[in-house]
Amino acid sequence: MPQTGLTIGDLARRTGLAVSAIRFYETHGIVHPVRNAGGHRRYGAHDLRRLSFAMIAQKLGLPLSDIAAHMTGLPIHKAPSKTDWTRISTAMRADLDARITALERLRDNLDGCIGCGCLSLEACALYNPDDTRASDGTGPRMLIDD
Amino acid sequence: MPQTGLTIGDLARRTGLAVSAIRFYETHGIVHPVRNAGGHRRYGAHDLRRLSFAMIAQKLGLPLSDIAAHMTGLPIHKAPSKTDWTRISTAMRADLDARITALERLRDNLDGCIGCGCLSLEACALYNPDDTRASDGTGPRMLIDD
DNA sequence: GCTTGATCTAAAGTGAACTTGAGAAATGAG
DNA sequence: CTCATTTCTCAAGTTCACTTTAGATCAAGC
Repeated sequence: MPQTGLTIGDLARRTGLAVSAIRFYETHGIVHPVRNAGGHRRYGAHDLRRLSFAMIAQKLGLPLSDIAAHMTGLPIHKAPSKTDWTRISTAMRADLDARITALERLRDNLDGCIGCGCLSLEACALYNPDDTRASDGTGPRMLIDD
Repeated sequence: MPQTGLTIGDLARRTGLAVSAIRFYETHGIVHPVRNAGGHRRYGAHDLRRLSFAMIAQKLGLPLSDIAAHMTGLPIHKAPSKTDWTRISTAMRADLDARITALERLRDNLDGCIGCGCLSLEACALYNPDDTRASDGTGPRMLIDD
């Protein structure tokens, strides 16, 4: 067997990540390559899956530390079980739903703004809080809190 | 008239931002306070609105530079016109729609994953690309590209 | 075997978005 | 007027997520 597993370059090409980024992710426990005789990293398909997962979770706004935390339950050197994925994707699904809801709420409020022009400061749910509701200490975050 | 306008502390309380953050935003052209006799910043309601706008846009993932760019069309020391808000909120609306669509696509693919367990690598649209479609260089980003 | 290209390590650099710190001056309730 | 609080400036520090650099070693096609 001339070569076992994927090189870091292979992984970079397949994921679209920079080689340096993959090494960086390793320091955060996202991937766990083994080393060949010459000291080069060798990856398996599970690492590809872990990187894909990390990239997606990042797009959702999760910091690397959180992503790594989600991953700590996963087996390191073999493919995760169906139960593993179910647990993680269920959590992710909840996160996605929350984000979608928040964005829709924002959009709907914004739609009202387009109509009202946000000048009267009377009917605009998106910009009103900071003027007419200032006393209760809620700024725009009453709309955008997670 | 003992005091005209809001102090930076008032603004901080109303927006929930740190005083230092508001000063920082000033260097990026998000707010444009005037100075009183003692050199202290004084803000108007329009600054509150601009900060609210900035906070919301940031939650949407826009960098400060983009937000500031959106703002350059707005009048600095008076309330923006209806046309101003319409232009900006229309652009924002498009951005929101795009983000909502991307997240929904992600969620729907993830739903498939919950069922399939992502182990067969055959039917999973979310994790499959990196394995069976590796040759075309598309990693997970085919799903998550903006 | 040689040479080109990939990979190695460790440390330093980058950019975004703020925060912290220090010392001084302004504000405002009593 | 006094004094605690707030604000001022501005340089430096912080965190996150990486990238860049340098010099050395490894892998692989001819």
